[in-house]
Amino acid sequence: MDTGDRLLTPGEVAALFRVDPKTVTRWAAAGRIGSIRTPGGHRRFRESEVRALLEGEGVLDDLDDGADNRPRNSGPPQGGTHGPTNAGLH
Amino acid sequence: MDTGDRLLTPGEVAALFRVDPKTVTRWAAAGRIGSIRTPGGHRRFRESEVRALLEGEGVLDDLDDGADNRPRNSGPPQGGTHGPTNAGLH
DNA sequence: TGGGACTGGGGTAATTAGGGTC
DNA sequence: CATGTCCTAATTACCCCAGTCC
Repeated sequence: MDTGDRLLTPGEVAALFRVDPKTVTRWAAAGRIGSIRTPGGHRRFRESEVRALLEGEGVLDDLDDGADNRPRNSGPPQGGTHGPTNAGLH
Repeated sequence: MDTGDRLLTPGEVAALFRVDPKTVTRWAAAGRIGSIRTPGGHRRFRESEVRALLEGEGVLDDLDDGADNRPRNSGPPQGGTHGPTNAGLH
């Protein structure tokens, strides 16, 4: 499957994360995200990596204290247990 | 269709709920609200989820023209609205 | 070739995260 | 138990300019 050969521009990634394009550049400079440089020096990011970061936060942290009283919703939307939290963005 | 896939900053959510940004962070830390972390560690919230929490999704909501209508419903977070908000729930 | 729009780098202010306490 | 406020450290946002991409 296409893991995402699509390259996104800093502006695209910034819009996805709701941050400033400069911030995305800083992530690349910090090595937090893979970046492909163009001959001119501009950066390009892989959509697969960006999406992994967006959904990768799915910590699903469930400290099963047992005493919790969180009523489980009787309607699991997606069968995916720990699948993508988002059904699909634009 | 802007169901609200936009991401909001803690300050935005705090302003919407009229609470302190710190409180919003606690909600995210408690798992009561979905949160997306940026590579830098900052949190971003989905407007769809925030809006669902604000409107109450039309459940257990009565006509209360009183100015003070603080939803103390800390239980039913998301009833599977449009979907994106179904993170850790146990 | 010319142009518009975006990007990169540096620097500074604002916001956020985390812990501790009331 | 939940919320607001205190602190410090880290991250992010907006300013400038020049260069690059399409």
